[in-house]
Amino acid sequence: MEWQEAKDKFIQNWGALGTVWGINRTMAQVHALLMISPKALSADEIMEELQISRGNANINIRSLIDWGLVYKELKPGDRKEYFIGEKDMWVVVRQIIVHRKKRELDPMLRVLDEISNSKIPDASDEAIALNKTIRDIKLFSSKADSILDVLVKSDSNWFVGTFLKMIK
Amino acid sequence: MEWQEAKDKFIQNWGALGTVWGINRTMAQVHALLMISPKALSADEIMEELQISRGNANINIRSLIDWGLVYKELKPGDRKEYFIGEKDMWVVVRQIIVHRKKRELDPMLRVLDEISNSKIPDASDEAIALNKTIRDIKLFSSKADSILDVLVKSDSNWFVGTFLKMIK
DNA sequence: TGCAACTTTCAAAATTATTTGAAAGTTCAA
DNA sequence: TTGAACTTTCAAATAATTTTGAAAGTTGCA
Repeated sequence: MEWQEAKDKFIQNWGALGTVWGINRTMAQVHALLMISPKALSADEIMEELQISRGNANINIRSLIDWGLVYKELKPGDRKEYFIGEKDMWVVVRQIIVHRKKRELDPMLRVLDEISNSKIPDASDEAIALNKTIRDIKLFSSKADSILDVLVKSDSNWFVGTFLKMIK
Repeated sequence: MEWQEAKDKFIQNWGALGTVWGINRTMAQVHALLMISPKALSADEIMEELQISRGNANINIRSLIDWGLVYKELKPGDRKEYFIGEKDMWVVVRQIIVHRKKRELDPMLRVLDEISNSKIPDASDEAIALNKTIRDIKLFSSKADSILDVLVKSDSNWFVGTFLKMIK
């Protein structure tokens, strides 16, 4: 396989993976490109490489910075901005977890709290089932939450090492 | 809050959560409805409750059965099929993990294997960086994979109990 | 200040994903 | 067998998301 072919394949597939993860294709592709690029790239280089418009590049680069997966790099004597991708897989995954938790899990928990604070009376089988489901989800989520917190705060070696030892 | 309002809110929000999880809104809503329904519902009841078409209901019920989140229930002397939702949160989450892993992680790993088996020579900085990234992702994934396997095979109490003790 | 080099914005266009509903397919009791 | 009761399929319609590109905004140097 040619280097260029391998690179394209990697970028394409990372893009597809992004799609099912609720991250849009271009954002995932920009991320893939920067992850495998040893040097910082300018917006123009990214546009050229991925064949996307300036607006599209801009918006997705910005999201990636927001997610903590890409950093700006300024070169002295150059007004262009350059972008460098986070290379440490553990940090990448951790950032994705933090960001998605905030965006997805937290709003659901807020709704559950709102419902359960309003104390729907156990007046029918249906109401009992709803109340129970809500209790179960909250219980489960709070546990998942603690686990994610530890995960996020721990460093890669500690986590994987301890975990793998534990399950042996 | 009225029972009906709480129910709608729950279903709506579970649907929104589904969207960001790469599960379509209707599928997540059907799942929510069945999760909080103490009795099995027919396709017609689901259509009526969620205001969706027969085709849409059918396709999403089938996906849910496929994902192991909903079961068929046949009532003697009735030709209609009824559907009952998995109620155990741990099983729900476990099934989602298994299914998504198969659908998302595995294809990516196949591509990485394909690329790394073709042995791109370390002929340039770029090629070196790509090779390293691929190695890192594979390493990370194989660890994540073991962890997910344990998670999936373990039962809820064991996992959460042991984990929480460990991190104290 | 003025201007060139760059970045950001956003409405319209394009693309992608979902939903509908009617027709085809299946099943089973009589 | 037949036909009523039900389920499945799928092409077209609709809805949601993403992308474009041109115009507006910003920045810093001469």
